[in-house]
Amino acid sequence: MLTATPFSYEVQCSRCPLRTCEVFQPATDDELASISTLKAGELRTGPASTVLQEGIPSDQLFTLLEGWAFRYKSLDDGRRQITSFALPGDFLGIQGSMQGEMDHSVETLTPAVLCSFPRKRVWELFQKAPSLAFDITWLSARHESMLNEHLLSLGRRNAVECAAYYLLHLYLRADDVGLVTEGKVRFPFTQDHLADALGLSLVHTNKTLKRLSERGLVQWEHGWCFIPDVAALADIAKFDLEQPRTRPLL
Amino acid sequence: MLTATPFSYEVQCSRCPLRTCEVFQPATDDELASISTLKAGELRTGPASTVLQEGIPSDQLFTLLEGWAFRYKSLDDGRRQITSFALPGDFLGIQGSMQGEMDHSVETLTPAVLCSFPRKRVWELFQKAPSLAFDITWLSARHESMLNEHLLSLGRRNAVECAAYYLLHLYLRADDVGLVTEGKVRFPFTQDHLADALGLSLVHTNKTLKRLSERGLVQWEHGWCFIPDVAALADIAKFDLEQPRTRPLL
DNA sequence: CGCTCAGTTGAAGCATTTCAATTCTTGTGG
DNA sequence: CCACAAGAATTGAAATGCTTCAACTGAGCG
Repeated sequence: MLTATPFSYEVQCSRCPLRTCEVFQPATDDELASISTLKAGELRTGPASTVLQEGIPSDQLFTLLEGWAFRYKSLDDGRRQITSFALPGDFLGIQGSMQGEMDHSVETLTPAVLCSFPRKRVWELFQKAPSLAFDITWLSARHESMLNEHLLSLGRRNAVECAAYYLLHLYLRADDVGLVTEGKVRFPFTQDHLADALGLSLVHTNKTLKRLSERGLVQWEHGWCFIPDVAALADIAKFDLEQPRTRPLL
Repeated sequence: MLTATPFSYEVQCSRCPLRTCEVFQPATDDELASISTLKAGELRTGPASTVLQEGIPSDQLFTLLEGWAFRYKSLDDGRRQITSFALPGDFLGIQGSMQGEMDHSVETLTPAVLCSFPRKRVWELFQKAPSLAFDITWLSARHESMLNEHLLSLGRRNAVECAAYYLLHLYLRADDVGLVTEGKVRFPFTQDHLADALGLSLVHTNKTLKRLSERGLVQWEHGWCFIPDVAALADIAKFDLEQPRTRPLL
């Protein structure tokens, strides 16, 4: 059941506040014009809203403008795996728009604002705006890299390494889009969500987080997360900090 | 170190023997002409050859024409995670061609034949052959779906479910490209490879496979794998057999 | 025949899960 | 401002699944 409710009005993509983040590559006027043409509207949702659902063909693609969301798959008996978190600037629903139906669901963690594109116009985009088509493929490739790294975590890192990796990953991504202030982020997920992302039980996730904070690698205060020494955490996590971070925004 | 050695000669993509497999969508004459133009040559390798390497920018993209390969990532201490196996028709190296350098390595399991495209012409393809650009993006999306499912396996399936899932996954993909004869496939990997794909130890992988064959779900004879009751295995694995299987071939 | 690599096995140890309470937070109504 | 409810976090203990260690067996090959 889709719990999101649509809300649309005129928007100018060229004035999209997200574009002021320096992680996003500047777009040409032509590209901005194409993006504006394709944009169908905006969607504003509350927290815990299902934006896209596994098994359902989606008519829409989204760019998340504001808020947090997560992608997940479930087994019949209720076991859930969160495959990735989505932050502002992330593209949602490409997989479903290519293959006909979604292979995973997407749910918001916070109130969110999404920019929507009709699925039917994706082909038009490939014909008329090759640079944007390229950007979409680029974003897919980046997402694939994140999934590969996540797979390495679940398969070969132990609980401490895995949690260290994932927290740092989210911290850096949050920083990219300006969500880190004075070294602190407000992570909007519960330990339950984190457990489902790490492939661990809730209890063990809790104990693992405790170990990280006892070692002084991660500090928590009133729901804010602070990482005093990024390099030290990266070391434990076997995290490669040298990855390029700039990317296109659609 | 790249251990593959190049071998090139004229080829006509329209006569590519792989195209006779019905899983591959027919290409138009225009598309075939574009593919032929982009094709730089063929690469023939032995088994255990490194085709692409993590951290290295790749000048080439490949379509695997013959043989098996696998994609993997490693940690410094030698732990390895196989993220996927590649079968004939699979595209290799898109991620690296988009992001500049490979985030994973690719190694062959058998002697292999690969068709190569220069990375520099990918942009040309997006401009001149939008339908092929779309196909590339489509294949990326399909690959993303496989990674999502794999993530669900590593995070939330137990060893038996995970192995059942993965064997069935490989069996069906092999069947798609004509590698299954009388219900049997020759899997070219060792239990070591399988362990690294499932995120399990070698010993536990062995015991898990034994359990599956004791239950009669999978039969092994002289390196050939036979699945007597696909539906029964799918049931254990929580595998959705209703997925569409046809796809483009570049 | 003997080497090597892959597969197999049992036993001990450890990591992670499960179960079952508690405690802490936050928001709400009195 | 306090009391209370509901969700989230925390904790200890017992049970389980998986890993590690250390042999041993079997198949293919020169």
